[in-house]
Amino acid sequence: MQVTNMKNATSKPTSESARRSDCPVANALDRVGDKWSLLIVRDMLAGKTTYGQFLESPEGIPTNILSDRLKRMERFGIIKRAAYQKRPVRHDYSLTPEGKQLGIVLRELAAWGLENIAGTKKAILPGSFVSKR
Amino acid sequence: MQVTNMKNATSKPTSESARRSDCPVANALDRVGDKWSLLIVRDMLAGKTTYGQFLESPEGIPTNILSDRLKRMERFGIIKRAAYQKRPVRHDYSLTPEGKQLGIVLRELAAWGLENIAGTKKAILPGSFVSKR
DNA sequence: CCTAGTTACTTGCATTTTGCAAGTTACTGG
DNA sequence: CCAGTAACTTGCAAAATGCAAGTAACTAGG
Repeated sequence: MQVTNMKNATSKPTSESARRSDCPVANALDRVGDKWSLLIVRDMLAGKTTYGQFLESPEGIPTNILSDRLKRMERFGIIKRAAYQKRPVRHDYSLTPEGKQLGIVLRELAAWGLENIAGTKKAILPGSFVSKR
Repeated sequence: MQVTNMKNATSKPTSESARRSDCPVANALDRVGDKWSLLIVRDMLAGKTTYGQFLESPEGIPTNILSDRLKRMERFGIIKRAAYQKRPVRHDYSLTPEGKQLGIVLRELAAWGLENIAGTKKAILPGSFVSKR
């Protein structure tokens, strides 16, 4: 009768459920306004689906943060977690329709960075990801 | 011989100058990937220019964070600070061309929030700000 | 001159988040 | 049984956030 001791580790970033205002920008930032969430979405848009693959990205996300963000984004309906095999049960993550819509934001953010921050290169991703402008 | 004791208060968010990768998204997030920076940019796009006006926004940004973000974004060349009167010298803030380009990102982020987060309303801003989709 | 008011910040903490390193769990393969 | 792997969790120390109160530089009024 395994009780899977699920204490919370880093599970409460941006104080859940306390809406700062009804502004769509503020609310969007309360969901993905941090240094890591959108990088995970970027990786998923680039085709990555597993915990291990996210860890391989050059930015080096800490494991506890990755674990926390995956749970948070799942709660927010941005991503979906599902077992892709049992007998070692393994899960993978995928973007929900809502999550996929963040692609537009990502594309613009990437275009902005590419244009305004010296030394940035699109590489890494499949290529088609960043718009030219 | 006033030495204006300018100790640093909260002046070092996202560890300055340590590039996480050369990805434009990661670099953009190191500049504006937090809960407040883009809200200030939103306010500036909506016409606000002074410290006091930023404080009036419904999200209630803490004064030390506002002060810090204004300095940070100025260092990054996203905004510009200038005296608009002397004898009580007063400054105001405005977006640089780079900062204005964030408008596109903001517009998409707002559109995403409006479409995917229940209870968000465009209001607050001049209106023309959020795209319809 | 003295007092109140205003704008724009700075400072001091207490509380949260981060980030790093080291476990832990559940299996598989040999 | 032992090594190996994927996916996490846990323990902290360090850094960022948020709140309340204090300060600097003036102006306006009495």
